[in-house]
Amino acid sequence: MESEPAGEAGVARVSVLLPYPLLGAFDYARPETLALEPGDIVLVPLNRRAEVGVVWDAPVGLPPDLAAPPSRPVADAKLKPVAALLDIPRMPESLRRFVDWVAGYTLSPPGLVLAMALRTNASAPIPPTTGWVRSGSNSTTARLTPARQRVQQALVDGLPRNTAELARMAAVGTGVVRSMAEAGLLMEVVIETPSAFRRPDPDHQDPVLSPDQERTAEKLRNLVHARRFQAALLDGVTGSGKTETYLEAVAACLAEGRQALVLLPEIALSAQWLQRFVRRFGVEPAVWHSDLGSKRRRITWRAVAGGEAQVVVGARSALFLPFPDLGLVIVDEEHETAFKQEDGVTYHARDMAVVRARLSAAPVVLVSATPSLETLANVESGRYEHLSLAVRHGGASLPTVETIDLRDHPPERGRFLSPAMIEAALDAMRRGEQAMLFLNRRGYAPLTLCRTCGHRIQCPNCTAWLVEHRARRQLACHHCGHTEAVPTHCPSCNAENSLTPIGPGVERITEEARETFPDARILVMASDTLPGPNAATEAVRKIADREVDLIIGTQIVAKGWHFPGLTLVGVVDADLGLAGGDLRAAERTVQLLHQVAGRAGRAEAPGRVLLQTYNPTHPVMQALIANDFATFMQKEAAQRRPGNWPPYGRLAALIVSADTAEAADAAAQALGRTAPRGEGLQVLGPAPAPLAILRGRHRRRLLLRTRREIAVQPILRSWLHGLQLARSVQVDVDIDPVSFL
DNA sequence: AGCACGCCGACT
DNA sequence: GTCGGCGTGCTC
Repeated sequence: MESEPAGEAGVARVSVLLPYPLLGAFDYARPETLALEPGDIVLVPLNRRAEVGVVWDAPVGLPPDLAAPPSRPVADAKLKPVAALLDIPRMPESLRRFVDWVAGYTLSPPGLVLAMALRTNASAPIPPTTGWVRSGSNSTTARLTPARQRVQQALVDGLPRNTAELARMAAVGTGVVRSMAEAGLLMEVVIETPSAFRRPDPDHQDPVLSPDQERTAEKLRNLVHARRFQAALLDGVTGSGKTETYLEAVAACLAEGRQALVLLPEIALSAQWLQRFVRRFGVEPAVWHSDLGSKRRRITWRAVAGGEAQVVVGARSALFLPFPDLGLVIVDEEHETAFKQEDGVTYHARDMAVVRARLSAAPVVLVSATPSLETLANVESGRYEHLSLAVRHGGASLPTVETIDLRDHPPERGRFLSPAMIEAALDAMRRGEQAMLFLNRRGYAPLTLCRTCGHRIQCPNCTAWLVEHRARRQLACHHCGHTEAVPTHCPSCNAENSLTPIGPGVERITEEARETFPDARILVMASDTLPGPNAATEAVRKIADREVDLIIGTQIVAKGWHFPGLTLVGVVDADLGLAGGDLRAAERTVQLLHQVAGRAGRAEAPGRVLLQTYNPTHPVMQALIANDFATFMQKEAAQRRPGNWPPYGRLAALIVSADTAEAADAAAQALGRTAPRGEGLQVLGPAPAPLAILRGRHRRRLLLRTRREIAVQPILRSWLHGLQLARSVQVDVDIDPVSFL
């Protein structure tokens, strides 16, 4: 509703969306001196403060399902004028429509979604980068100490340097630099913003592609050249060169002069991906993730808005960058659950990437060796194109996968590695190759039990056991962050020396490995032992340079790394992900274990994968042994189809949380009583959530399941509308839930 | 999200 | 008699 005159007074109104969880856009008076258009970023008064907002237009083309009910207009007399138009590129229409879409789909206030698109604090000025040069004036009376002379010497080439760098070069403290500046010996100059977003060169390196890859690359290029929306699945076994292939689509996009976005599930661990990009295009792409420094964020955001950043690689939040001309979206490892945002606005970045591409008239390519059932269903129905890479690149063969039946080959008492596993690891290391032990559980032991009274140590805030972290001498809750010292006496019966760790975590496997393989050089990779991307990069370098014989790790080791010397992967507990009544437990376990298995034998040496299990005949183990995911996924589909489970139906979760169990129960039962009824629609619950208490809040869950052609949003909207809830009660809506905790 | 308004406990 | 606790409600 831009600059639309309204009322007898003829006040020109503009609708402005503010990045706060207010309900909708607010109307402001447009001063005659300001010409405003949708997307303009403005300063408006709100509650006697000035706030940044975006001139909004009515949601165009939003399906009625997703549109919020209209709010009544505010009287002319209440309107305040727009204070200023900011000198920032206008927010493109495709992003505005995307914000509307995400808000409608997730049932979030549009302002909350807008906040994700403005999280850069885009309006703040970017402080200039400055550096020191020698002062032009020689007529200073300041003393020239040896330290000061070294500083001058470091600047003899006339290039400006920042304080830290200069101090390091001259081997002086930063205080010397500061005092020299005060004495007039140094002059501060503005350094031009480094050309961080140089144009990637599609011809930097001619890609070396196999015929299979080249055929697929050509199809991808055609998708890009068509300049319209199309979703495609690129599926190929690990090591088939999917990345090299889709980088050709990126090259085509560069040739079209449009921008490309590549989403990775964990951008912090993307060092090897960046290297490949640089090899292909000669420069680094713009990188976007949530813990970018604030200055870097602003520079990147503006470079995207201005079109200088042509390729962005990022985490899910990169979907909300203001691309003026997005021509390609890639979602790598599309099956990863890390793409699901669980707090604040809950959205699935893979699905929203498809929406983003459609609103930008661009193709989207979902990439995986083990595609999600959601994506496979879209291929089957013809909505998505299917491209596949069938062979491993460079002649490497697939690893062989075998199970170790723990009932027949049990580990020694108090141990977790079967003799067969130990022998295989020793074999690999004797040949000078590397071995990996995978266990997706941090810490020493997941449960501490009292042998005297059977007491299990629980988190005081959550329905969860505390996990022992022996190195830190702590028990920790992996859900709320609570920690306490490991007690010496049982908190229940006060028995001494009676507490026993039950079950393994990576720390405990490491302890066992140090005793079992005393000569092996061991490296542990877990999210808490590798703080930050640099540590991960360094760990990967050590592995690549053969400074390590045995790698022990959690999920983090599964992430697309390329370890040429690794030939044995041992999965300590292949059954781990299968417990619990999670809809996708089996699918996720196959995906994770296949990805871990893919780390083995990528160079000349063939790889071997061993799965320790009590369930060797389980379909998950059979699929991994036979390397046959198509059959496995068909069986999964057959199980989900009859009950309208996703992807053959729609699911939304309501999580009721309250300070007390009584309040939670009351609210959940009230929701149950007013639950919608109808053909093709079912409400399950309320039931206590698996994590019945989380961070001290009592939780209940309800599930709404509908046939695929029935949208859940309008049903939820009318269900929740006007529901009277106690103050302490909160109801969170999770559309397409991934986690069932 | 801020930030005020508002009605009940320990201080100068 | 005030300062201040954060519960509730509004912001065009």
